[in-house]
Amino acid sequence: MAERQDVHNFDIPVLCQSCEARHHGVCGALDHDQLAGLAKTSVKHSVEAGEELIGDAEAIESFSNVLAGVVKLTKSLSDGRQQIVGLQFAPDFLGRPFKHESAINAEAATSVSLCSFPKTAIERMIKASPALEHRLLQQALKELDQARDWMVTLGRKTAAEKVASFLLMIATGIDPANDQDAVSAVFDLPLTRADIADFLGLTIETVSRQLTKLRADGVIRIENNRHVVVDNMVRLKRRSGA
Amino acid sequence: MAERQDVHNFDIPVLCQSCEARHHGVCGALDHDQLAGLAKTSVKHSVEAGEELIGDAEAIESFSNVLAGVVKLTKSLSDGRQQIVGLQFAPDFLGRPFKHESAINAEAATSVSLCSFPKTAIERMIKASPALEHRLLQQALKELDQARDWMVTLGRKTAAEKVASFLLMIATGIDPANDQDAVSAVFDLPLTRADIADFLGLTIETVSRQLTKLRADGVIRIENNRHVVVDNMVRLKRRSGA
DNA sequence: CGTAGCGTTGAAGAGTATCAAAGAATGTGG
DNA sequence: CCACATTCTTTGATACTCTTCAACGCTACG
Repeated sequence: MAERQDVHNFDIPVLCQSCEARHHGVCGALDHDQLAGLAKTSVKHSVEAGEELIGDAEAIESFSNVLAGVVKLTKSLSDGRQQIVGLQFAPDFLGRPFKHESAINAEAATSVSLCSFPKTAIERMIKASPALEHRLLQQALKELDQARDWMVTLGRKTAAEKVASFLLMIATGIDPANDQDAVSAVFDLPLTRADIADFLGLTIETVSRQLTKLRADGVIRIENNRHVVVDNMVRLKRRSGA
Repeated sequence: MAERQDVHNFDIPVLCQSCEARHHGVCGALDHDQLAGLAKTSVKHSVEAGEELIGDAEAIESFSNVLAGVVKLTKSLSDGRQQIVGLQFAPDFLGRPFKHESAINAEAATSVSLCSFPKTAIERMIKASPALEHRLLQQALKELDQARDWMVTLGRKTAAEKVASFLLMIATGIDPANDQDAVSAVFDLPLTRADIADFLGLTIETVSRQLTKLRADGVIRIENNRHVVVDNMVRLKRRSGA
């Protein structure tokens, strides 16, 4: 078993051998030579929750694959009001190609593990590999679909529906095991109440009250503020406004 | 002059010769042969305001370039609440590649002129032309940036700021002549009050009241419900939250 | 003229934000 | 291991924004 793996992997960079991004992320678009080339300039590293990865109006110098943890993408108004405009889970690609300056902030929501490569390396590789550009297009379209779904939530749902929708999103997004049609789900919230509020366009207090209500109604159970148990996903879905 | 044009255009399909999409739209990525191939299967047509172009959960059979007018992309909840999740102006590309079913509705907001081609033609061309895929990626990223900007508006701005932001968006988006830093602007709203409300996540009445307030405060003038004059863009910007 | 669609205005009410305080959870140094 | 400080969360009272419901005005059109 181990031997056969070795045979197949003899020309795959050590860095990449156990990397999820190689299968489901953008790196899956690269052949062995390209992967080797990219691996030479790439670095794996970890950051703590709360650390900023990319600042608004900052020059973009690198791109990353999210290997573990959750990254939140935020935008702010001049007076400090903040909105989370995207959440990235492994193995999402983090970065905005073809722009010099970032229009958003990226911050580690949990402790995060990343594989980063310089902008130049990626852009060179994009030119060389249509397959890579295809992956990037797929990722961009996926994020666009998600953003548009979320616009409906932000614009048209009540606070109660927003919180239920958020729990559903996390339940299905954080662990592919909790798939679309699972009857129950158990997960840890990757965000604080403040982050959830920024994601939903609500205040901390309203989020808290809605969670309390869901708990009081027996739709969810919460332990240690973060750990959530949903026994009956259908009941939660009914509260999400669909 | 006319002769030289002819020389340059002798191999450009008649259909495409005066088309804006050939310069600024996705067709700009195609060489003469590819353009000729695509033009054979493409059709120009016009639709009236209110007509549906693509239905939610409908099979995607064609893609289009918007040549004139405004197309609104909407999503709805099961109880009828609706949210506009995107507006497309010429020469935007309309359609979601790599999906069998549409997740959104597309409807003509004004009378619209389109150039449509069958799904198969585009997908064949994407495979053949990395440059086309590159354009599609650029367009997807542009729409993603817009969607995220709008999420901040939906989630964190007040009704007054939302309406001001909308007017700014239309002023700069509808006519490139009203560019970013113009001092004044004149334009026709491409949307009804109901559409504006669906775009901003508000009710018709609130939109109307906020417009009235902007008018009362001398920030805008409105004629015939649709025609808007902004003498001082800075004043409008100050009310948009930014 | 009468009707239909779109927009405006007013009054009342619901939903969410704001302000304030207290209760958990987490970490720190004694 | 415990007292303490800090941060995060919950809960309550009040204020305000926006929605809802209702009526009316304007314009186009048969």
